[in-house]
Amino acid sequence: MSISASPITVTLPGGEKRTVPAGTSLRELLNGAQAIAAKVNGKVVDLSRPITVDCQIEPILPSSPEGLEVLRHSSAHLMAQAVKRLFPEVQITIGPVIENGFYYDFKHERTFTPEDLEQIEVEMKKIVAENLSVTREEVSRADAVRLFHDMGEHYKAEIIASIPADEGISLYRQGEFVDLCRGPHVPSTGRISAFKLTGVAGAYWRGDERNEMLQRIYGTAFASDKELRQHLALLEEAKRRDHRRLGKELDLFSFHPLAPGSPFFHPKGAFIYNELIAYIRRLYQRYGYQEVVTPQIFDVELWHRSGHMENYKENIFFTEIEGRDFGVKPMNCPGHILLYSAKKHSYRDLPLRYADFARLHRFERSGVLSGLTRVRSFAQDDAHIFCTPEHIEFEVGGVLRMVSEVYHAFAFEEVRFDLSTRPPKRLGDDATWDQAEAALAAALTGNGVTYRINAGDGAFYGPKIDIIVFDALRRPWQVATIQLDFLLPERFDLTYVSAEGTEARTVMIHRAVLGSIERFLGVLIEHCGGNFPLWLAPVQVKILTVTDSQEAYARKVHEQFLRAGIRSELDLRNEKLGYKIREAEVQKVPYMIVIGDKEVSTATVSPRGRKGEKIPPLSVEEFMPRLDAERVPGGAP
RNA sequence: GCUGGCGUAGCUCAAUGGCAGAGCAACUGAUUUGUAAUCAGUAGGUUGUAGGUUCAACUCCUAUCGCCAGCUCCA
Repeated sequence: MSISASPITVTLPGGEKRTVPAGTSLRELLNGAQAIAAKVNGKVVDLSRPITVDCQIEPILPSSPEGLEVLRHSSAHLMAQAVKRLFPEVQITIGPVIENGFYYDFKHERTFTPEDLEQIEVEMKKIVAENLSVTREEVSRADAVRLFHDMGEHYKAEIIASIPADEGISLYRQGEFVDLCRGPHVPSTGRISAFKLTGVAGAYWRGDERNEMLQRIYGTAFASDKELRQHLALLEEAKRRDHRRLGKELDLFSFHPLAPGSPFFHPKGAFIYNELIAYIRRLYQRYGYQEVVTPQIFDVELWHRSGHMENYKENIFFTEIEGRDFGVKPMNCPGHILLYSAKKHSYRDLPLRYADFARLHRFERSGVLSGLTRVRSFAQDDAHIFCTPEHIEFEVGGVLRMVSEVYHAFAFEEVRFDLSTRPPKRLGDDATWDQAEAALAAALTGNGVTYRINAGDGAFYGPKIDIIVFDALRRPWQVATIQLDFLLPERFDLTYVSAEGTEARTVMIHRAVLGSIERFLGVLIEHCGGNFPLWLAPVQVKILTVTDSQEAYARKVHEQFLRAGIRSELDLRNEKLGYKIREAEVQKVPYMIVIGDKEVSTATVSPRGRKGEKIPPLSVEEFMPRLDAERVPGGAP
């Protein structure tokens, strides 16, 4: 179709069709709208883009997901322009949009300071006030390289060289600033207003640690100041809920420099830790698991046979004794395999579901350790299902049902399923992987689960289903996992005797529901902000007396709670009630039980919830049903 | 592991080359108190560790350990 002035038909957002001359710009067609870009036949483009063929168009508003992306991408350019104005010697590299914001990497001799960031923000505001129009131009590869080379932007020239030959090269200009970019962008810098630079960090050129280190500045941008403020408030809330901070404040766990990445659980933290395990144990009975206890340290021979020496060596702690090399287990699977091989199995025995809460150790590079979410020493609610190929779909379905029960009990509203496929570094042949991936996909579909494909992210021995939960602040966490494995059974020659009396290859399913207990606890702390549901709260009720004279009665009530299985604590100290309440409040105790002369004389208690709710005086017997309803997993909040 | 920042009392933080301090917590005493902090006093330190510079180091330098933000890795 030629680009003449022949009329073309444009379908507007309302469905209205208009006939306009070819070459009409989107800006004219979407006049008056607050659009910062537009979608033409589903593709996001600049407003200045002329229309040359019949199409359907719709405006992109700054607050839409696509609009935010454009806005943030343009903010990255805005920041780069400000940086170039303030530090002309800096070279620009790349500046993409990321979740919740953007960044731009610069080559700079020194690091940027917080004061630099403030200055850059001020300069950005100036450029916004200048309202420079942002224009796109397409250039030849040679011209682009020459342009950036002449400007001394060698990284940009290098990027052009890596763009596929069949792809056009476009530049975006705003005032004196020009950047290589695919776009699209806002029509002018004045359209960006709500932004904030949030941090600075080192980053490798092209993300490769062998390359030189660049300076990365992070920022975020929103359609309005209000949304920006809300986002910053969310970050503040996340800081308040940080499990490392709450872990210290609530006396749950700590770390010591002599055992980096290895948490010490204090009595209250250990209580919750053990309660999580106890909960899973109770479910195991119903879901048909058998718990086993297996060794911690194995001759490296085992890790050679399992393939861990080939694929996981850099994460294993090794030790040598009597001239023999041992590896501390980073996973339970090889141990469970030895256990399975201890006797001959019939198809009638299967499926066998071996559960193990053993401590695992994985060496993690010092720079990656973080609170409870990335540790070197941890336990999982791990289990391995040994079954026949026919069992796979049912077994995976069973795990999916358990996952859904557990996450419901912890009030995680949203759960996502990812099917992670073969990674580059793996054992086994492609045919086996094809089979395993297809089996997992069938199990998901067969159980009515919708999922996404996460290509290349499987374990080295098999594909897996990763289960991602979203916490109260809508942050994603990978917790549960289901991994299908045809390879370790092969390597260890795991068999069962089939109904036909022949030896058949066993199938293994690796699965964890909470995943690492440490990590899960960290996530849970942040999810509930330290306000544990009653069944997990280390102290469920705290009895607060108004004066000494209620001591005897308070002790009696305390006994009553203890006998009913309620975790009760007494605060008989000679302090004002307000002081005791504040302390219990700070410790996030679910119920404070106030006892004064009134309560003694009427044989009642006055409970107070940790959110401040007052419950009128009632007897312990009358209060108990409320506690009972709440102290079961998934019970009333 | 890499880049940068940080490391002072149990916790949160002061002290920029010249006497290591505050609030909270702890302990002692007074106060007998009604829904988020009563008052007074006492004690608490090899300033992460090891070296160095200096008349003098929390402060400057080197190394090292740990933590934090990222990167890379991992899941």
